[in-house]
Amino acid sequence: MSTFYVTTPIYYVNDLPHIGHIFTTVVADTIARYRRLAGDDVRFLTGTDEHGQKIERAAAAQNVTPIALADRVVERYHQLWRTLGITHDDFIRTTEGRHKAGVAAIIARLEAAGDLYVARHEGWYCTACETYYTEKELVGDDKRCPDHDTPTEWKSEENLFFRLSKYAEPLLAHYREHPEFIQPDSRRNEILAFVEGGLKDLSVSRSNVAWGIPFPGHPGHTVYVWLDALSNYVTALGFGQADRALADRYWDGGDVRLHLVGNDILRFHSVYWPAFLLSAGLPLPTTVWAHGWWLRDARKMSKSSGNVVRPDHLIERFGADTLRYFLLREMVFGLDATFSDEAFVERYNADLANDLGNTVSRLVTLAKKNFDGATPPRPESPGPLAEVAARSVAEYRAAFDQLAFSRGLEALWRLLAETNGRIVTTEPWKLAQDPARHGELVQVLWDGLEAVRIVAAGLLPVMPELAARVLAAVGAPVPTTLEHLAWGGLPAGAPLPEAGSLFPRIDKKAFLAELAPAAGGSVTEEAAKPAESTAAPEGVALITIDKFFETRLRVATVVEAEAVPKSSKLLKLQVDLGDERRQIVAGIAAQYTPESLVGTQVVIVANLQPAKLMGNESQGMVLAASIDGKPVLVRPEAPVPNGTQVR
RNA sequence: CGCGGGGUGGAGCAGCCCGGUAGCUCGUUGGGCUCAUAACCCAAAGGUCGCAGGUUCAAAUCCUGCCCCCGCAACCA
Repeated sequence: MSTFYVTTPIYYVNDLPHIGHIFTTVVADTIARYRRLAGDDVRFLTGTDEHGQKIERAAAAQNVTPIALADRVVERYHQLWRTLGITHDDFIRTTEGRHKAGVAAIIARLEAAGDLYVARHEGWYCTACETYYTEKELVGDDKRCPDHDTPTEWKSEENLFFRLSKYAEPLLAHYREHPEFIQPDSRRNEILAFVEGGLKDLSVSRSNVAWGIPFPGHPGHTVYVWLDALSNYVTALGFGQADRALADRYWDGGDVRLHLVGNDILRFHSVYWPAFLLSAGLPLPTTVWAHGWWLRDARKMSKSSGNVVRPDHLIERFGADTLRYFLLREMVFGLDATFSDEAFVERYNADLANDLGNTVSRLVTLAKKNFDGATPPRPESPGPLAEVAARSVAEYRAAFDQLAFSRGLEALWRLLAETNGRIVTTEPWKLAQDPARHGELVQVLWDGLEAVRIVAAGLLPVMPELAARVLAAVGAPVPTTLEHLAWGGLPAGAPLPEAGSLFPRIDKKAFLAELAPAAGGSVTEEAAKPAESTAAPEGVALITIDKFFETRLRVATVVEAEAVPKSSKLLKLQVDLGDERRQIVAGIAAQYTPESLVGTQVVIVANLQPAKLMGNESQGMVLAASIDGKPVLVRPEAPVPNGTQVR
């Protein structure tokens, strides 16, 4: 028996779970269930990442301790995984003692390998990202963080460094020897190019982050969050602890060690993590599998862009299994996919209601009517569907072995289509009226039910609950191994229960209308951001008229306009203020061409501190209304002399 | 030369790694069936597979160049 270790990333507890977390976890669960049916000795791990300054601050802002905050979010994850039927064997939290002990043990190994050293680390530091930036990465004269747009601080600290540079060559060698190490290939190439460019040593301690694992032997330092977090994959197995039976079984001596990750954290998993493992003298994962993004309106779904799908209502209304099916069917291996309520309904109606549900329904009705409420007797020989089924199952297995779920599901659906075709061509409702053709009737119905049984068995890893209900509906037991995908498993004369409608059709219009009031359906525009709502958007403070007049607004005519090279948003304008000329750089290139602006009047802020944008000095700012980030220029309603004040 | 993804019938997408009749879902049209969840089955219309070269007996698929779209990053003062 092979061992099969599959992990999700551990999720950072500053965010509530959304579709991205759900997807990765559902995929992992489907793999785990599938491998168990295939007879593997499976271990499935998920968990949470709980250290770091972000958590510390979020907790402070809410006036709770970091661990209390983490506890709260962790509870949400537990609930959600329960709802979704996730069958993880373990859930690790980086704040647990076993994890901390494991991390210490790993650090001891790195130390013993001579891969840690102390050095001074200086630079512009953003506390929000816990990262140093180079001068040229920073924004504006006050050196703000490119991510957060908040000021960075000059920091100089003694840090521990890991000799990552030493591992560039060994890593490259490993990538080349094991093409399957990073999947899919497009991602592999990306990492290959990155490492070929050389690796710099990595700072692995922080002296200003209290909420973390104390760095052994270096008081005042805590372990860098990624070294902390990545280690979970082995600490959860008992590495560095008294009982390391699991680690021996699934890691050191394991056959498959699969990490599922999103593209955004692939580098950590395919470069840093294996480097740590090499240094520690531990085996590397066999595969790091990076899946694509769920997009909404062609934008990556993330908290910061504020369009997060939290499909709670879909789960409530249609159950977890339906969502699981949708996620696995809709996304193609390694590529991005789009999430929409409309696609969800269409997929559900077409695949589950029309194809699967309806097929079950028609077969069961026919069988009940003609065989005393039970499955037909077993025909003497397999009918034509048997061969189709064998082909479908082979494709399904090949696809699932490669984690190509959408392809595997398609293969099952081909069998369903074929089954429906058989029903129409053989017309069992007519056969039933002719006692002489009873044998044919037996064949058609038994074959049809058997085909459905096989489809349902194949669906077990994807929709455990609903697949089991389909199996019950056709009078079949729930299979315990993939062997049961072979033709012939349907019991003869088994009573058929009153199943009802397993997959009632959704009225699309009504459904979408029902969602509409919920502002954007499954998209939560501003997802619950516990700590970060700093400024109260309600009630903008009133200012005095004097205060307003501190802003000098004046009308100017654009005399020259040109695009800023290499910039997609910026236009460089020369404007005439009557008494002077100014250069203004404006972020309106997406909406306005330079030609359309020359000779027209705009309103500018005349007493704004100059700034340089992409190397161009801007001496003012053009006023524009902003809708969805798209500017619409504010202009005088009739021509006025240049320099006229606006008030 | 910042990084990456994509351009395939009306819409959304597979296929591309491992060249050889271009497939799926939805939609449209016509027909069939009435066992079934207004479902199911058959047929038809609809594609220069972004463009141009190249390799090959053969290219959606491999190579080269170009165009366009989209994320991320850099800029929206």
